[in-house]
Amino acid sequence: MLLQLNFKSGKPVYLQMVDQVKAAAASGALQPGESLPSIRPLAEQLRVNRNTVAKAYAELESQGVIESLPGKGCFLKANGSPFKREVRQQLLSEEIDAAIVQAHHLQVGREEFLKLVDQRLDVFEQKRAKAISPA
Amino acid sequence: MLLQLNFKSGKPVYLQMVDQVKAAAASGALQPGESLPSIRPLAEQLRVNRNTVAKAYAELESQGVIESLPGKGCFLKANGSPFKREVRQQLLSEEIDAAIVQAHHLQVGREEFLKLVDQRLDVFEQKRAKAISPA
Amino acid sequence: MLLQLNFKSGKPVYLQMVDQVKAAAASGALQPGESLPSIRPLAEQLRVNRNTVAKAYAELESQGVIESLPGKGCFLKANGSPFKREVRQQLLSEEIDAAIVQAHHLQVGREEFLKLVDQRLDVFEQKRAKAISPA
Amino acid sequence: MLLQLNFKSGKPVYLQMVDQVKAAAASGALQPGESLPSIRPLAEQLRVNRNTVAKAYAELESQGVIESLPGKGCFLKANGSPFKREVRQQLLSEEIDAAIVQAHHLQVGREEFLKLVDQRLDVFEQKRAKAISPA
DNA sequence: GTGGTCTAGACCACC
DNA sequence: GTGGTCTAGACCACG
Repeated sequence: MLLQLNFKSGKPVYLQMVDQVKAAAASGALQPGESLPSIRPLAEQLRVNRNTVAKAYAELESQGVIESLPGKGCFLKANGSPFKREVRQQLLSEEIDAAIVQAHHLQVGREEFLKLVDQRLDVFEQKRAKAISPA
Repeated sequence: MLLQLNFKSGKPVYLQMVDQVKAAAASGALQPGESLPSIRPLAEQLRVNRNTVAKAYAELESQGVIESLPGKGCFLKANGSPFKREVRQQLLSEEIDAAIVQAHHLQVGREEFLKLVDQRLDVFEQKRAKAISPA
Repeated sequence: MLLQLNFKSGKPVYLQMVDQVKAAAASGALQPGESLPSIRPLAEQLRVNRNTVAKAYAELESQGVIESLPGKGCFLKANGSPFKREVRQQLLSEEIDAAIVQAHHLQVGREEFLKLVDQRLDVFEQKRAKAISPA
Repeated sequence: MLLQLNFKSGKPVYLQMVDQVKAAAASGALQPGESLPSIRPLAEQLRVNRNTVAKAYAELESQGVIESLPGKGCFLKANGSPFKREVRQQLLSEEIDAAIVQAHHLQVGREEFLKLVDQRLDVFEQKRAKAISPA
């Protein structure tokens, strides 16, 4: 788990952490049941206040990504979204729309866009496969 | 100029606007000399305070991306270095990855994801068609 | 919206606030769209730190009970749970179990318990009816 | 002595234990002179640290609810004032109301709610039957 | 040691 | 004025 923060992006630090942990989970770099770095040392390492790390972890817990056991630590949950199908699709559509708008701004056409999506999906699948059997 | 704002991302609205205009400019979607929408109608269309739009434009001017001629409007300045294809794809991949990560946590599989991407692309194409020939 | 805090109960203050707001919404004392007290004045009135109120409101927003519009205020959302049926029943079972255990400790039998549940359901329905048409 | 702990409620575990023992004592579910489970097995059964159980018992002793005879165990002291029926129903109503509020926000209707209550009551009766004649 | 709550006070984005 | 983020530092519950 290597976290990299950008203090000038305007994006809140705690949300940067949330997104990176979620990405690590999605790519298999973090496996279900695995423990996350504990709050205090991580805060020191990132040169950020303890509360900021705690806020990131609280957000992750409320999203059902991790579980925090007081006195023990924080652990990645086996995933399983609790949401209705429609809600899941709506949440996902927001992210997809952001990508489509970016493609439009970057003058990337539909064909090229779909090809790129396919490529990135492959990349993630390969990462996950590798993470499971890291021979 | 298609601008898509996310009021919940934590990223300041005016920065979202700045980044999108810069991306459009760097990729040629906006041409040098082209005029940007004026503040008041744009603020209405985006349902945002005029101050926010003004702040975004001020930031863009201070970064040398646009030029504001008081009384005439804002215009895109000559474009130093348009992005190369690889750079564009890399920037776009970041957005696509965000969507893929979200899909993973929402337990949306590859099939359903691709179907949803197609749907959203259709929605945007319809929007654009409407915008070109509005009633 | 009258909030009453117990600083000695051991239950975190911000959770007491969350529960009371949810109760107010369920009883109709707070109607969808209605605005909640703003953070700073409420903090003063309750003699609690601003951050504590903010944390309560953040929790309510993450539970989908309220919506907070920066610069405008916080508002009660029209309710509609985003969860799957199974998840809803599981979450609800936890609350029901707590009541059943309490009944056991208080030597209240099944018959009397069910009668009491019915009574309380009636009370809430009457409150809601009254709140809608407060002739 | 049936103890049900909620590790996510925010309320300290040892206080949950104290409150449940007090409720059981005040209603007669626990009789004066009756012995409480000893610390080690209880801690195991509840999957809780022995220190936590010890802290709960210490608190109960300091409140005069139980008496600990070192080497012998803990015993319920003579019970000053058992709750009257109205008091019991009022205490119970608080728990029931919490469940009803939760049901409202989870969009669970009266029918489904009552069905779920019945289900959970059955579950607990089965548990108790098992506890009396264990294998 | 772990995570969680609360306070106090600063600064930012937005209306 | 509104809500949101971050810091600094104290205290608590739990293992």
